[in-house]
Amino acid sequence: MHTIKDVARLAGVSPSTISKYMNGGNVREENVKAIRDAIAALDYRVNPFARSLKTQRSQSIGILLPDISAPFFGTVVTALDKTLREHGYHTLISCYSANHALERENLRYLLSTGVDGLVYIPEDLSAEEFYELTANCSVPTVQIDRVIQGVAGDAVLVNNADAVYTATAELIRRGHRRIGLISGPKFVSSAKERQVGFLRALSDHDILFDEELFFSNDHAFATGYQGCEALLSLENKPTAIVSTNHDITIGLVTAIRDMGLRIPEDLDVFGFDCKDVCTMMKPSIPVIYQPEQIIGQTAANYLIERLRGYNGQPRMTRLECSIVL
Amino acid sequence: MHTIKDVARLAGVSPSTISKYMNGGNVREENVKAIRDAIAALDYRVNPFARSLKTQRSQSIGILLPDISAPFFGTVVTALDKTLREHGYHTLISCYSANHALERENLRYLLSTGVDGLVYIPEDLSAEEFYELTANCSVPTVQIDRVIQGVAGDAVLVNNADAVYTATAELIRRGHRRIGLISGPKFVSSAKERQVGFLRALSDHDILFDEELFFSNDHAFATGYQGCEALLSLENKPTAIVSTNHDITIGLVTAIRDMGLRIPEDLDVFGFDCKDVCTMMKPSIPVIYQPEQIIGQTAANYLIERLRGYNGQPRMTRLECSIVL
DNA sequence: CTTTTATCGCGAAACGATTCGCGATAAAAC
DNA sequence: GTTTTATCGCGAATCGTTTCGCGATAAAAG
Repeated sequence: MHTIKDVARLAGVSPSTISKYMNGGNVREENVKAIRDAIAALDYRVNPFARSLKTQRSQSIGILLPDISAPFFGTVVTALDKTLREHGYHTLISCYSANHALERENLRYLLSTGVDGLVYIPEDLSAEEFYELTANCSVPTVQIDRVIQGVAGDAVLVNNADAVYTATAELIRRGHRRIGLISGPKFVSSAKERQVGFLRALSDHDILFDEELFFSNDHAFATGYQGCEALLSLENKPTAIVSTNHDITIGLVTAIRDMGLRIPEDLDVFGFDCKDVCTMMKPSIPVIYQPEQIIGQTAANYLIERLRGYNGQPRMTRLECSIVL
Repeated sequence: MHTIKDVARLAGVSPSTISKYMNGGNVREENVKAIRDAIAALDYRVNPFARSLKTQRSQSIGILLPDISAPFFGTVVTALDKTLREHGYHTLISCYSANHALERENLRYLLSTGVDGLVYIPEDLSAEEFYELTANCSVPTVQIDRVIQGVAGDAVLVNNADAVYTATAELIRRGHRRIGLISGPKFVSSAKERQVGFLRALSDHDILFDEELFFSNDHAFATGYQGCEALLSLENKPTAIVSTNHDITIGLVTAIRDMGLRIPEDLDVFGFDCKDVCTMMKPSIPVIYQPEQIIGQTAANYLIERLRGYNGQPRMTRLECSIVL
């Protein structure tokens, strides 16, 4: 491997001139040619470590999220990656597998690698912990999908409450009065908002909320499956169920099929996040669909503006979900 | 931000002692205490750039793949990330969106960031190009899911041919004689192998292969959808279709449903990669399922051994897929 | 032809860790 | 009490860039 000095020697100029050339500075035409030749001859590439040591920048963005294998996150990350890359940043992804200890550890680790910015999908971290961990790093952060209560920073969210409100209202319009909800963890802000939309729809239509019809656990397949079993073993069963994420929806539908029930005749369902699968069904299952790409793009743009020096108030976007009937 | 010198001054020892302490060397008990206190007092963290400059290691592994939003890749990457992290490495993910120019560019970029190793799911790169790009980096590489013809290196693959053979044979057992195949790009090694298994099953059962029944395009939903339309618009339609990846399967099933046909009465189907969705269907769709987690773990372990200095012949694992009926 | 102005190259000093060999100290052996 | 042995700390050099101010050269202005 060759260094900038080797190139300088071969090109007959000083190392600083090479550096200037590499970073887009003004260099005399004849030198440009000599430098270009020397670089090609030696197959020189800048040493990223040395550069970062001097500049204290890594041109990389950390993405901390629960689980990259969830299609929703996968698509968001793809969009993030694409947009960031277009601006010369690359992404460093860290999954904490919805494990709360790992969430802290990976955050610490990500920050310790010297990322220039952070995109964060939090699950179980308090504002104090967040500030403690990010103290003396001053890494601009954008929260996505959910937020930590009390953290002031840019955020890109969706209008969860309205989306679930619309879904629930649609089920009510179809004549349902006993509607179940299967939801993610209560301490996750997006899950909470989805619950709020559900409750508001019920009360707006003068339906009394029955605590029994609310099933909450983690964001997994099993939650959908077991939630379905639990709700249908009630004395006073629901006639429809609203799901609030991808895996829960798949689990829910699987349970229904395993019980030999038909959708929507025996039990009506509203899906979430799995548009392709829901529209594949016959008859198709109505579904709430988040603008995954736009979420990623918006977050990336927020971050890029901060990295360019924008220093205004925290901004928050709430994007609308679409409902596919 | 504080440096190692600040800590040294405060603890009353030399910077080299601090370095020793940080890296697990032997340090006298009384100094350990002083150093620990000093680090805590200053909230000192090592500067990753300076460390990497000196050691020429980044403790990070690049993952280059077509698309992180595909559930198969998502799960593989999750397993990779987990295993690598347990060994002190973190992952740097780069998607090239099945775009061939981007594949080269991102490979170049990933290498330029100084990753210590590479996990690569290639699509359209020749061995010459690969060697040219990786020359003078000497980055250990593990290929996953597919390989570039002519690249000698560790690889973790599945037994694609046998899996599709078994699936096709099962359809033949069910009485089908005209069976279609919808496949990814012909130049991708895994797609090729799947095709080989398909053809072998046909010939082993004395069924003449009809070129018309073979539809190949990219690995997308639309390929499954359009492939289905194309095959079913043939004069001599197939009575069953084998799919060869997740999105193609979803597209295929969607097309079938949109045409108002029933599975398996009107058209039998064999799915790929989407176990949850296929088993959710009623009646369930048989499906080929790859050991995603094990793929990730195996690849990570290969890489870790190389990074520890193992320098033997390239190794290749072929894992068996399971068939869920 | 001289003066002003702009352009660029140069050298040296960072950036913040790790490494290496030497020397000092303390414990163990005799 | 002296020698041997092991343990650890120290200082200086090094990794390969970028940056900054000064000086040199060339072009433009008078």
